[in-house]
Amino acid sequence: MKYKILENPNHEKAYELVLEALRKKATLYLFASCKIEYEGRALSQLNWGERIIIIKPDGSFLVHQDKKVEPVNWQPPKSKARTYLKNKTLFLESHRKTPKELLTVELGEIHLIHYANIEDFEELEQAGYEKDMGDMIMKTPHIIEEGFKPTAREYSVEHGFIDILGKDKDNNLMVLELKCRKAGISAVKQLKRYLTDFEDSEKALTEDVNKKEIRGLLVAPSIDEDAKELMEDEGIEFVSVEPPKELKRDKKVTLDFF
Amino acid sequence: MKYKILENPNHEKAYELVLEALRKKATLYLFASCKIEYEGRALSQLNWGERIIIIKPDGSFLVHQDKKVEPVNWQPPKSKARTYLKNKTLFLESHRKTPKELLTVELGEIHLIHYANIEDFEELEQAGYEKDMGDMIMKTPHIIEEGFKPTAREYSVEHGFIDILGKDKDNNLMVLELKCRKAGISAVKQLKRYLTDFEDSEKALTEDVNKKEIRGLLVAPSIDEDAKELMEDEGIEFVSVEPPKELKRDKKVTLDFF
DNA sequence: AAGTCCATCTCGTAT
DNA sequence: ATACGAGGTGGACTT
Repeated sequence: MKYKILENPNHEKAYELVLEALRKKATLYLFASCKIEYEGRALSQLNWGERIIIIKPDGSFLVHQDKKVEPVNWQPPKSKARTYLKNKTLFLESHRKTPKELLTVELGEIHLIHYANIEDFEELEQAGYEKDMGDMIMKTPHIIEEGFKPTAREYSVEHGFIDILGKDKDNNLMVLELKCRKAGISAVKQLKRYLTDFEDSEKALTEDVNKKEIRGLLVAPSIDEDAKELMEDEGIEFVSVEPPKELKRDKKVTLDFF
Repeated sequence: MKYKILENPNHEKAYELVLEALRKKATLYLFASCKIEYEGRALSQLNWGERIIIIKPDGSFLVHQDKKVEPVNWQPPKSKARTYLKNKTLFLESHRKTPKELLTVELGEIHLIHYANIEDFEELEQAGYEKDMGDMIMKTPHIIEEGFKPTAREYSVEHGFIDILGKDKDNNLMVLELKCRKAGISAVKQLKRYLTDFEDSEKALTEDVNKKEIRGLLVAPSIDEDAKELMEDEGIEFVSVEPPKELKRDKKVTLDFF
């Protein structure tokens, strides 16, 4: 059986179905009036109102009001859900350790319960990330400039990691900071810190006075006006690069599934 | 009528119900096989699989897989949802401008559609935030140390805001950085930046050589081991304070609602 | 509208 | 288990 539905069940009937859903590791959906308490990383309570409750087989527990993208209360994956009747009232509970958290839902009028073993074997494919931008630059370094040769990625310095390290055609060192969206002042500051870190470590390694210049490049699709000013003051260069917005595999639409 | 349900509808019937739900500004729930494309701040596609789709009256649009707390695809509040049939296939779409984003859901087998006008007039009451911690310290400053007098809150400096500024019993300036959870290395760095900013601005204001010491205090329930080391190197002090975990109003449980 | 910062951030990944 | 950083962060608040 694909799924089960109960409309306007009493709490005893609802209890049975919830128990069944949890045992079967199904995804459970309730539309009901409820009252919620949470104690753990913070502390909260939510008085009676109608909400959507979802318990997923991985332990994720969501309570949604009729507003916002974020759940009003939730528990993360691997939380343990249980249900019980107390004085003929149905409760849902979800707890986890490390950190210790407990979510308690007291149910009122239950309009709809529904559970199903969801069949979904697909994962989201996406593009446009900083990583994709890095991949692209490593593969086609000339988009930065003619003669650019990347030498390292995620190069560790004191305050973090330099996204890409490389050399220009004159063998000057280049420190690249990538942003997949409009770069702000913080990106410039970050790059400046990395440059300082890198210069310091270079100094420690080579006392060679005859050393090459170190160029700082901010690589992003665009840049804030004030970030631009700061950048120019700091002698940092800007290269406009759009993050690659192609999906790795352009999968065919297959309707075989249903 | 509180809600409407359709089980295993064909796409034409489903289309009518979805249209009705959107027109009535109801909360819509679908359990169905679908294929999803998103283009906007990033680009993504998700091939055929069964998912839970929720469209809220505020325009929020959620697609949940059977894992994770986060939706696999979504649109924020104020997005505009529409539905249409193309070649007898049902589509759901949600778009918004600034930034331009479009989410397109192509439906396959629809197991369940359900909509309702949710009645919920409650808001989450919570405690345990950084703000509550600040409130507590402003009200009972002695929990920091004997003789501590807060003088300003959210004091603006170059790189941000100092959470609480004050003076100790010897009139030395104190810069407090609050964290409502375990403080990491980033909190120490942040406080260090604020201290530098503050010292610079003080220097600019008063060339008085005879000026008082400036103490940096990290205030948090606990601290990472490496953050502690960095803190000691930087001459920053640590004060352990638990965020207050009491709710403002301890509302009575009222079962009047149902 | 754009910027800033907090969050029960979540989630991935490396240690 | 913990630490660290990215995110279509979301969401509240300020400018």
